[in-house]
Amino acid sequence: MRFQRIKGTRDILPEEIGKWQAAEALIHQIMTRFAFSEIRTPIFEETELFARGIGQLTDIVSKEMYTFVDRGEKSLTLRPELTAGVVRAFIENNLGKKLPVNKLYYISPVFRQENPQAGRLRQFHQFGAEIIGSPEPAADVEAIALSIAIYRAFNLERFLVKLNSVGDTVCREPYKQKLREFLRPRLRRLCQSCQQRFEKNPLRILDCKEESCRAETLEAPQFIDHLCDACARHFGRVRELLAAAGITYELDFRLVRGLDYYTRTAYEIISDQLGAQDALCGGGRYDLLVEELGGAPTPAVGFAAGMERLMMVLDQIAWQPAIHNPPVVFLAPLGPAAIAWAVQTAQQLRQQGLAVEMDLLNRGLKAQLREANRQQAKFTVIVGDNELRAQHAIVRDLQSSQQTEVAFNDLISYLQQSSTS
RNA sequence: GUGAGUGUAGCUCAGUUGGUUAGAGCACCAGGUUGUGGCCCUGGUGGCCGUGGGUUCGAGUCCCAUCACUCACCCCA
Repeated sequence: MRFQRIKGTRDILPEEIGKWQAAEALIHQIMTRFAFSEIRTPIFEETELFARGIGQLTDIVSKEMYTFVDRGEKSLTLRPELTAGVVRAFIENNLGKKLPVNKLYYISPVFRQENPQAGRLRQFHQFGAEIIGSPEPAADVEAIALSIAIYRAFNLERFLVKLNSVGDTVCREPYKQKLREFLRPRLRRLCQSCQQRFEKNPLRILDCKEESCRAETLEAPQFIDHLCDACARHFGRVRELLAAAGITYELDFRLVRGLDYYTRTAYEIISDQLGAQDALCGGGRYDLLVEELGGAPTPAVGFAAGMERLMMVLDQIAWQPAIHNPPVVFLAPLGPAAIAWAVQTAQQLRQQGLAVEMDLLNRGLKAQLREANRQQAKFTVIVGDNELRAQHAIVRDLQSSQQTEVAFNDLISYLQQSSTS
């Protein structure tokens, strides 16, 4: 019996971990530049949190969650996204009382039981940010600017920002009615799933991918023309501030966020360098969620982005992270006595902060030097019976092939000085 | 859940109308240097050809089933 990884999961191996670490470091850096603080919430929560937060009717909740019952017979779920958990933590820890605005970010694994394909896994990673406590258009723009700044930091140029407004409780139902009125005479020409969407969720018909449905909805009333006064003012101001920030975008009346909690601003960043799953990042305002989850009414805006999808486009633009940490010193002992010396010396050198590797296979000198070369060590320290007797080591510079005899007593300071020069 | 494609060495892949002991490159190991890496030369280790069944004198090759992976639909980051 050979075990294999669960469908839709991946191992991130040493050969690619440098890329992940570098990407995460850059994300941390940009998040910090925008004055966001990291938050880490549990990987699982009460099932009800997601059901209420994301929406019972969404596919995520109705068929994609990893839900199980623990020994106390409580229903738990591996988080399918992070906003609900962050908002739960915001409420539970009274963060709204500590600060007027909380700016939080995360880079974490999430879980959805979908069929895997390019850019879609069952365990994947999202990074994202939430601004909780500000109703201001400037907050919307800060979230959008942050997500763009991150992609720019990776030297990504080919992406498109799509923007829309999905209104609020005042104007959404009236708009849905207008949309239904427009669609009713065309209903039988729509695809089957759109016919089902008609009553429950007519907005979804707008982003149907069927060519025929798109043709039918081409002239449909657009939400941004039917916003209530408050939403229209908000959207107008968001657009002014985006212009002030020098952010270009495309209005897309078909853009409807998949999760129920969004209000007003909705946006998405897409790339033509991905497969069919072309969304790099999706976000928007969710002024109703905090209250929905039992907190005081609190406006919020944020986004979530797919880490693996970022990695996919980074591969395409050949983004090369600078992270590479070869050992500085490779200890090559020959024989049992020298191995004892090497174990002791490795301790001392590592305590001095040097990255030290030593052979663990009792190999011959030739094999050890090959290994040191493979690992791109700066120095190889060769010690055999001769050197033990003479109380000095042979320090070989792998690049120049120069060898120096260094007395054991001077070895640490010699390597420290040489490795920094 | 649905559809299509692909499963041969650690990796990338050849393998003729079915025909002997299944190959290459890279990687790994050893020798060429009795204690000296990279480059080069020589050699070597490593395969239940995804799994099970069937057809056949004979199956990596044909048929059926099954599993896995990939891509796509749906949905979403």
